[in-house]
Amino acid sequence: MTKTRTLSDLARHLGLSPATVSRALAQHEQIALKTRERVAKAALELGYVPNRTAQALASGRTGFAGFLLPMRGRGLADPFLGEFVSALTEGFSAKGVELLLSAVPRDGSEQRHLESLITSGRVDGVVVSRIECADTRIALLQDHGVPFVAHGRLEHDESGYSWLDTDGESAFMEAFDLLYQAGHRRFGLLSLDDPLTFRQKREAGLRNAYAANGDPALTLRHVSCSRYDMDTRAQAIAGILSGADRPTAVLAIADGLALELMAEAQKQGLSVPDDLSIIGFDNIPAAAHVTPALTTFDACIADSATQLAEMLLVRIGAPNAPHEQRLLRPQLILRGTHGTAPVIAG
Amino acid sequence: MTKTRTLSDLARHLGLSPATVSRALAQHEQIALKTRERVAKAALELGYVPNRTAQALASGRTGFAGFLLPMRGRGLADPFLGEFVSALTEGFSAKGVELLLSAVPRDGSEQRHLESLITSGRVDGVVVSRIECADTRIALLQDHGVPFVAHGRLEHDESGYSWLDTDGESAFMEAFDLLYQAGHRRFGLLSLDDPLTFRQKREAGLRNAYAANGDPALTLRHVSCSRYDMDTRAQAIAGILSGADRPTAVLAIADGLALELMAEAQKQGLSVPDDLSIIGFDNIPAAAHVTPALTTFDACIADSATQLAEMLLVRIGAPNAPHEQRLLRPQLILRGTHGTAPVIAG
DNA sequence: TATAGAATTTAAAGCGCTTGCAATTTTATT
DNA sequence: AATAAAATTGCAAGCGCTTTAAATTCTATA
Repeated sequence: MTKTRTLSDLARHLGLSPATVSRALAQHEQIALKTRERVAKAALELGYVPNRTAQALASGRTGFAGFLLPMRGRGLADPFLGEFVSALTEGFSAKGVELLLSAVPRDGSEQRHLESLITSGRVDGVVVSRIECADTRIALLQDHGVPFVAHGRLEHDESGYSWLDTDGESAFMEAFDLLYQAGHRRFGLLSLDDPLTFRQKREAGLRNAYAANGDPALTLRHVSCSRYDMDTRAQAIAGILSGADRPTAVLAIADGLALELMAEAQKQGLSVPDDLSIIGFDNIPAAAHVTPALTTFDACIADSATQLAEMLLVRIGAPNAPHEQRLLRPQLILRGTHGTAPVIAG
Repeated sequence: MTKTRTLSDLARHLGLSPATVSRALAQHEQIALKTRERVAKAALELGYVPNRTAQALASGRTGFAGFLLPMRGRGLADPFLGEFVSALTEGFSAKGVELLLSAVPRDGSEQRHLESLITSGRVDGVVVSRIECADTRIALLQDHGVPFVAHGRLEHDESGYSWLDTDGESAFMEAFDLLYQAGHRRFGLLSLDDPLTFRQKREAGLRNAYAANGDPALTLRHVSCSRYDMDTRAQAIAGILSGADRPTAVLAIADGLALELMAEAQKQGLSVPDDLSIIGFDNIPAAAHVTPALTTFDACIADSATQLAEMLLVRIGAPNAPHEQRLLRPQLILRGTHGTAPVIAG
């Protein structure tokens, strides 16, 4: 049980005032270099480590960045959470900032929870993720004047705050074009009734590409389901696959759906990609292990997290710096679930 | 930009002393119930939220639990990190404790990093994971008298600290028995030259079961490789599969290896499980998606994390309480990679 | 050898809260 | 109505550090 030493202990030991020692350890130019060295040496010898809580209280800087973790039922964990949190933590560590994970219950207290996190002075800044089309958290954070960055963006307001997002719109346009070039005309969109903005953006991408193309032979069957309700998912998938005029190419808004669609299609005796092309989004780990492996977009989570950390550090350091918006172009991973359109009557 | 209110503001507003308000908010019995209610109401109205940094400094309790995240190269992320961290965070949240993630560089400064984390007073306790056979961190934490729990245990010392581990020893005994019952006599053990104790425990499990069995026809081919070096892994796998007397059943110390082994075996024209049975450990997500799906042990990470959080909270609340050790029995998930022994000449 | 100016150090006031102990107010008792 | 005992509340001293403004010590110049 080692005794903890305080700054005063160290100061007394050195015959200096606490003020000088504090400054010396912080490498203030005004302290003679010789003194700084002397202090550093003594600190090392005595095993002095500054109390971060006291530093935080005195300086107003906690050295923590907050991240809100929505509590989910067991097993519904985000497959990228580890990678994301890991990259965030590493990104912050360069500047000595650490990541504070706060569990937020899904009981409607999300807003209050966030507010208490920022007003309680636990963190210097926050990264908010899973931004919804009309997310009220953005305004809350703006009102409080807390440095923050958003992973994702509002549907209509893209300025006045810093955000980073993956460009799902371009991605889905790209996917459409790829499939169109491969001869597909009957398209399906398997989506979620999810308030998150990414859904809206991806859908818009396909819609826009579709509209811009103008081929009169084009057909688009759009179905949605709930992320958490297996029944609605099964129903949506059935909807996509029903009828002789079913789509020959389906864009799924998320890999999970794509995988379920593929499983059901195969169960019905359809060949993927010969009868049905599928392109997903996110590149979840399982996508590479199914047969055939899923063609999908890589969401580059780690890269996003690293950049988000960097962006937040900038905001913390310069709260009045202009806001920054970054759109990351997800990479299309060509694997085995896309192909040329089947030759069909009609 | 809402102005933050302090305890004194609230006290002044109420015509009370800060001391009383502080106690009232903490629900001290000595404060009249009527006063407590009055204070609570005013706090709500004024939007007062206590400054946690100040609380921490004054009370000596930060409300944070630390977790050290080893920095890994890109793509080497622990597939269970998200689940683990998520469950930890939730487990702590019941008592208002939050999780602090600290990135530790893999440059030999691990020990120093941990020491600074605990001496800097940032956390009330720590959970250390990936315990090695002779892990020096345990002694360090004991010396400092910091509340902590270990995920995993030392090879030889299992008392004097609180730990939770999965019972890899029993698991591998169980796997051996299952395969022996299925007629297998030529066993393989595909292991890692990893200092983590779990490796040692799992190996011991197989060794013990093997020794206890005593069947003279039994054979055991044991090869090891490095977790991070693809070449040694390929070499180890080649070693397992070489010769006419190659094992008919292999226990892999981790699913990643099991999957690589299976891929190589299939490439060589062997059928899994007809020619070769494979049992892994961990039940990583990919294990369910390969063909055939991998028979493996579920490491029940979320459950471990929940229990670890609970254990640490106990230690923080009662640092002198007796230490607690928990051994979780991993569940064998029977899937498609195990079967009866092939009929072989010899 | 003074002395202005630069270089270095320090005193002291917090940061916003908790808590031991003392002071005050209430209530109960005679 | 006086007083002891119980119930409430408040004073003041920290927790360990940072930081402003002021004091002190040096250095160079005249």
